[in-house]
Amino acid sequence: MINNASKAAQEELKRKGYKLTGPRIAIINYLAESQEHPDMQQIFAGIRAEYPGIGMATVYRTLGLLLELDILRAITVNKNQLLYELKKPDDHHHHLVCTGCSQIIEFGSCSFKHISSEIETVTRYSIEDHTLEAYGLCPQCQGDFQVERG
Amino acid sequence: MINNASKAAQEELKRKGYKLTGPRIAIINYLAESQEHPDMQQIFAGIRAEYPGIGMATVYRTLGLLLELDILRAITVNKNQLLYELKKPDDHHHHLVCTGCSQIIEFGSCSFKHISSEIETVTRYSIEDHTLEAYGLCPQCQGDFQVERG
DNA sequence: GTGTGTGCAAATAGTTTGCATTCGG
DNA sequence: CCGAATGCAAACTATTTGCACACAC
Repeated sequence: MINNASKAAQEELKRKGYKLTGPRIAIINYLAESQEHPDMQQIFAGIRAEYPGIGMATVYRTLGLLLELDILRAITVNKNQLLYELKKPDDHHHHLVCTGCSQIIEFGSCSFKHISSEIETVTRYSIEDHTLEAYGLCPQCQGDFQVERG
Repeated sequence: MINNASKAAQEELKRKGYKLTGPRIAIINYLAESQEHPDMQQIFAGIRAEYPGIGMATVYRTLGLLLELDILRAITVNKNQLLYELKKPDDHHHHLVCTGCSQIIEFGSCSFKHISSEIETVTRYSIEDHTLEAYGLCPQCQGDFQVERG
């Protein structure tokens, strides 16, 4: 059960009629414990540590299921890297990716809602969602960069 | 030479010491003429029409080169679809993707600069860049949706 | 018990690389 | 000419699928 996020995800799975199997619990626990934003390889490796018999196909299928059920969110950084995070209720945040060490932190400020209606008026689209990722150097890498230059 | 965007890209290649070959010109012309935001498959298919002998590897290598030289921009939509567009000078825009028909239009309003310094203060990151994509229904698909519901 | 879920391996898709040949400058 | 660029095929990586078996309910 590990923590609240894990518990909520497991209950949601069950509520929607899916079986709570060993592999699924292991995957959900891994995601719930993970403080970073792991990619597929990290998830697979991390789960293997606790559940050695698991196969890649199961991880792919389970992540796909969790995404479909809106339990999991996928974000894309650096054009082609897919990362995952369990959804939390009412948590609208975006990601700030360090271009030096790839560390990712979350930020809550999002000004998109301020211009959303303007864009709707101009374009006549009805906007449902958006993604926003920012890139820059973290404090540590700013320091390293100073050192490199001497 | 086709148009200004093509001309500018070709000159930039030459200026940086790369050869202006048939395949490269065909790829640049295709990108410069393209009004939509094509993906790799569309680019390859489109160029084959004009330059039948071209190989996939050349397209991959050329797109990689143009990205590296900052002549081309890649955007990611729907988590895992990579689309390309030639860069134009001083053109800061983002993309609005129709969740019905996948049509993409550009919008110029971007409120990120308003919160950028706030995020820098809070996080101590130095922000260099950002991506923003919005999703919603285009006017046409909003109509179709009404019809479907009767 | 029953049918969903799993692991494995094979199939598929997407991208990169090695190398002989071609071609732009 | 000469070296960079190309086309082809093979290699490599990532993801999906088919199927016999296992396990949650």
